[in-house]
Order: sequence, then C-alpha cells, then structure tokens
Amino acid sequence: MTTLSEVARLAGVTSATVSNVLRQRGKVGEPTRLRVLAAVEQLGYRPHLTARALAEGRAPTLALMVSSIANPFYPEFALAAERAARAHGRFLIVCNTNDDPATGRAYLDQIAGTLSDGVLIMNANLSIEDLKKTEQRGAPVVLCMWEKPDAPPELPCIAVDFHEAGAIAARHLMALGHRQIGAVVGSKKDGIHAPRYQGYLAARTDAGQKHPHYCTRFVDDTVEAGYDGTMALLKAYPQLTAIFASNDLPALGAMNAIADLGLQVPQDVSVIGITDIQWARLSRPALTTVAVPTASAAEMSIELLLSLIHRSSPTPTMRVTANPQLVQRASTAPVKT
Amino acid sequence: MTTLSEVARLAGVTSATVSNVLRQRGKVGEPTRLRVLAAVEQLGYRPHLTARALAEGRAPTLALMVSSIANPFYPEFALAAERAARAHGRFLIVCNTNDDPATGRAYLDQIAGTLSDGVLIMNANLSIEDLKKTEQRGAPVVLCMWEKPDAPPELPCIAVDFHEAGAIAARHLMALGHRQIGAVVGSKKDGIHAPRYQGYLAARTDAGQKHPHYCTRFVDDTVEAGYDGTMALLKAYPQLTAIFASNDLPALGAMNAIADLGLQVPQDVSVIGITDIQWARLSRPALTTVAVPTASAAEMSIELLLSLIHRSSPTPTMRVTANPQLVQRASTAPVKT
DNA sequence: GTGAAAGCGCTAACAG
DNA sequence: CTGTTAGCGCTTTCAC
Repeated sequence: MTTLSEVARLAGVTSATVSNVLRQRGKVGEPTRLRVLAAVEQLGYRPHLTARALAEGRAPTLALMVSSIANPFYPEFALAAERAARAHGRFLIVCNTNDDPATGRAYLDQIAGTLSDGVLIMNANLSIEDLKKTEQRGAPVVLCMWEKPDAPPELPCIAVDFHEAGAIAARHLMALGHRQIGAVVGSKKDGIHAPRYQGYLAARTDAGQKHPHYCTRFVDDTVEAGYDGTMALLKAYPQLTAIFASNDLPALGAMNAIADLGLQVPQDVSVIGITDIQWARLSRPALTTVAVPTASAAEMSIELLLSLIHRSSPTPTMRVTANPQLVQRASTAPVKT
Repeated sequence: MTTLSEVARLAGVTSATVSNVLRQRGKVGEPTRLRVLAAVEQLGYRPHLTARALAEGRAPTLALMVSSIANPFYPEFALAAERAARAHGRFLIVCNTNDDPATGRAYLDQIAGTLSDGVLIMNANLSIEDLKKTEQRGAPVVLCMWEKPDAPPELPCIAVDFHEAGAIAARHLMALGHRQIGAVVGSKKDGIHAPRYQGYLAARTDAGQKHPHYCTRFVDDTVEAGYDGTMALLKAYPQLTAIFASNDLPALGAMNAIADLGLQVPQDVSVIGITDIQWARLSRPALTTVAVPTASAAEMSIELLLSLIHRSSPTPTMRVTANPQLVQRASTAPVKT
C-alpha cells in the first residue's frame, strides 16, 4: 500500500500538492506536476477510497436494497443501476434483505450514511417509517419503480404507471376478441400488484365488460405460484380463453400450466404478462408482455439519489418513467371462433 | 450523524471508553458501561463503518467481479456470496466488468485494497497477471468455480470438477441408449467450457464410442447461441437423438430449436445441460442437467478469501467443491428404438 | 477502569 | 504555486 506522503516524498513535495495534482485542482506548476505524476507512476500509487471518502465527509458507495437478487427481475435493474452509479464515480452495494424487515433494517442502520451515502429501495419489505428515519439521519432514500401515486409521495421515488400497464394488457386481450379472461395477480389483493390489476379491471369496465372477481387468483410472484393459480382457474373455468398475469414470472408459470393441461398457447389460451424480463422473449412460445422501462428507471433512480445527496433537497421528489409498452410476441392470439 | 465523542460527552466519559464498550473489550466498569449504552441508545448512535475501517487498517467491503450480473447464473452465486459475506460482517460490492478487461482492471485498481479487502473473481475476462498484480499489492484474490486443475493453481481458487460434470452428462445419455449425440459447447474450443467437453469426450471414448468432431458446435454461452448451434447440428445431422450442452443456457436454447423443428423433447431428441440454474427446473419440459454446487462454492469462496485476508497466506490454496451431480428431469429419455 | 494522544490516508482551508 | 495545519470518526497503545 503506497500512500500519498510516500509519493510526495519521492517527488520532493508535500502530500497536499500531490493531492492537488491528482484532483486536477490546477494551481500546480507544470514541472512539479510532471514530477508528481512520475512518482505516482513509479510507485504505482492508487488513492485510498475509504480514506478519501472519510476526509471528504461522504460515503464511498451507494446501496441497493432488494429482497433477493436471485429474483430474475432484479439483476437487470441492478446491472443498469451499477452502470449508472459507476458513471458517477460511485460503487454499488447490493443488499439482499431476503424479504425480512429485520434484515432490511439492519442494513439501513449499518450502512446508510456510513458506508453508503444513499439508498435505493426496490421492494424490500421495509416500512415507510424506517425509511424516513434513515432519511432523517441524513442518508437520502429513493423508492425505485413505485406505483405512480395520486397524491404526492411520502418519499422521493421513481414512479411507473403500472395501472396503465395493466390496462394495456387488458386492451390487447380484448382487441383480440377475448371476453373470458382469467387474472393471476402476483401479490395479495392490496399488495404490490394491486394497481396493475386495477388498471386491468378499469380497462375492461371501460370497454363495457365485467371481470367476475371469481376469475381472479391472488398468488405469489413466482413461476410456480402462477402455475398453480392458472391451473386452478382453468380447471374451474374451462371456458377461459386468456390469462392476464400481473407479472412475467406468473405468466411464464401460466404457460406451463396450460401446456400441462394439454392445451396450446396461444391457440387455446392466450397469456400476457407485465415487465418484459429477459426470459419473456426466450420462452416457447415467446411471451407477449407489457414492457416496463427497467434500465431507464434504474438510471433515473441513481440520478435522483445523487441529486438528493448533493443538494439534500428536503421535498420528496417524484419522477415518472416513460410509459409501459405492449410487446407483442407469440403467446397471444385472436380468440377461437 | 452522531459521533463517538458526542456519545462520550453525554455519558461523561471519553470516546476511548465508548469504543471499548461497543467492541466488548471487557475492561469497563459495569456502571459506566450502562451509562454509555444508555447514551448510545438515546442518541441513536451507529458506528461509522468507513471511519472504523480506516482506523482498523482494513477495507469495509469485499468485491465480486462478474462479467454481468444479468447472466442468469450469477445472481444465484452472488446471493449466496453476499449471505456468506454478511455472516462474517462484510458487505459485498458487485462489479460488472461487462466482459471488458479494461473495466475489470479499472475496478481492481480502484477498489482492491482501498474499498475492498479482497476480490472474488467470477469469469471476468481478467488476465492472471492483472490478478497477481493486485494480489501483490496486498488484496487477496480468489478464483471462483475454476476448473479443477491438474497442476497447483497460480492463484487461490475454488475448483469444480467440470470435467467430471461433462462425463456424467455423457454417461447419462449413453445409459439411455443414445449413440448419435450432438455437442453444443458454450465457449471457444479452448475456452472456459473446454474441460466439460473434454469430460464428455473422455466418457464416450471410455465407453468405446467415438464422438465425431463434426457433431460439435462451439458457440456463445447464451440461449440464442445454443438455439442456433442446435439448429445447425440437427439440420446437418437429422439422425442425432440427443444434445449435450456444456451449460444450461445453451441447453435451453437447444430445446427451443428442437421444438421449432417440429420435434419433441425428449421423445425425439434428448437434451442435457450443466449447472442446474434456477430456470432449468422451470422450463418445459424441465431440463435434465448436471448440478454444480453453486451456493456452497460461493460460501467456500468467501471463506477462502477471508482466511487469505486474515492470515495473508502466501501459498496459493485450492479447495475443491463437492462433485457435480446428475439431476434427472424431463428433457432426457431412452432413445427411440 | 478510564483518559490522553497518536494515527489510519486523505482533503481542505489558509498561509506564505 | 506550494507548504502548513487541521481535521473526517474511529481504534489503539500506553499512562494514570
């Protein structure tokens, strides 16, 4: 480990000067600058990020809280977030809360403001109070990909119009002539996917159709749960010609269930999801879905977080991503006549 | 941000004492201890991790270098690694090199030894020289899930017997009666998957069968490339009854290709992969594969890294994971007679 | 047992 | 332009 003062000694200057050279502060004579640079090169000096952060009064990283990076949706977000963080000279710490509030709190307590300057929150099962508390301690918090709220949000957030995403899915299915549609919602009734379902419902109502509540299953946001939910739905209501899933994972499970029932997607039953994760286009048939701008949401999240860190803006800001968009692939088709 | 000395002042002691209390150093009188604890509680004090690391002369995190966390294999590894790191009081920084050596080097230069005490290397397209250099600067490096080498490794590593994994896959296919087998290898001929292919080849040779080299395609390690490779193979050699893929991603692609050719897996063509990623059991049909102990490899990697950090052991150590194991699912079946 | 003091490696005024 | 002086918040001898 070679330090600043070692470089300084070799270059015959003081560490302050070396620091100035390295930080491009100007105000250093060309000859000394060159000498310093030579010494840096010779010694292979690299700044000590931890020390620098401490001296600068900031933390060296940003944190991303997710319930589990193994959920196929998060890596895509994390990748984009890391890139954006790097572009701003920051490193990203990924914190898996495992959906456990205690773990999440422990993370917040330990790193917010000390190891991380700010925290990105991706569904991590943390209470607003906990988040507000860490915010008050000086570590800004940004809610990533939250539902676009009616009222001003309680915390800074990047909002996605999931309600509209649900509506888009419903409209697509209806445009194909589907009337008997089953809904597989990947959360509790009032959970995280509720707005998507509401959007779906609203679109159907707007079209003068009613979706019977018994044609809906509230399940976990997994392939397996989507499988089970669809299985139950299709067994109870064989007349269903389409499945609306509130997320791609359950949608993929729905396709499996339909296949296991000896039916064909999309000839017998159409399936649509929401998000457009990587696997949506890799499945057979490729999944029709409503794409949500994941990467740009990640970038926006980082940018909002950094602006909060720098200006410590007190008012909760909200930024809305571009609108969800239909990605028509092979899992939806006109209803059989 | 409340600091140690603020706590000290409130408790009517000095910061050294507070530190002693917090670090459970003993040697503090019970009454003072209680007073300090009360002050900590009252002020909501939390140690400043960055400052602590600097004072202790260590870095506050560990780093994991991967080419891209969006590759479906890595999140599972990263999750396990993060858990293991947490269990040892460390935080994990995920570094996406995007397969670019320059990016990887930049990461090493910046964080190794300054922000991270050590680095886990998961296929990140970094040269051994670069890694040795960072090791010499005092930041231990561990190669994760490397091929089990014949010679002692140049760097500490967690080795997996991928050669055996390939052999297991071959034996399984042969046991089902397959003789006409196509191989789709997810790397260059001498690339990262070479040992798996060698293992496959060796097992076939041992069984007195020869695998014609023209029945092999070297492709990228992706679903799409596996699709293309299988497509080409099957069009050229319709007599093939099975596909050996060196990884699950190309294996999944192989299944898609077979389906698009109007054939059935496994009735017409069997498919086997290696790794057992999450999606292997979710595909339709579920993929038969040779499971590699990902999670335990991650734990072993963290443990080896930490032991290197603590004892700075100079000799490259190698630890071998448990053996790969066949996971028989629905994508393989006896050859049609 | 507790306090005083030095220092981790760096940055940021301020002097000269 | 360059050096001096203070810290950042914490840990760690070493006295008392």
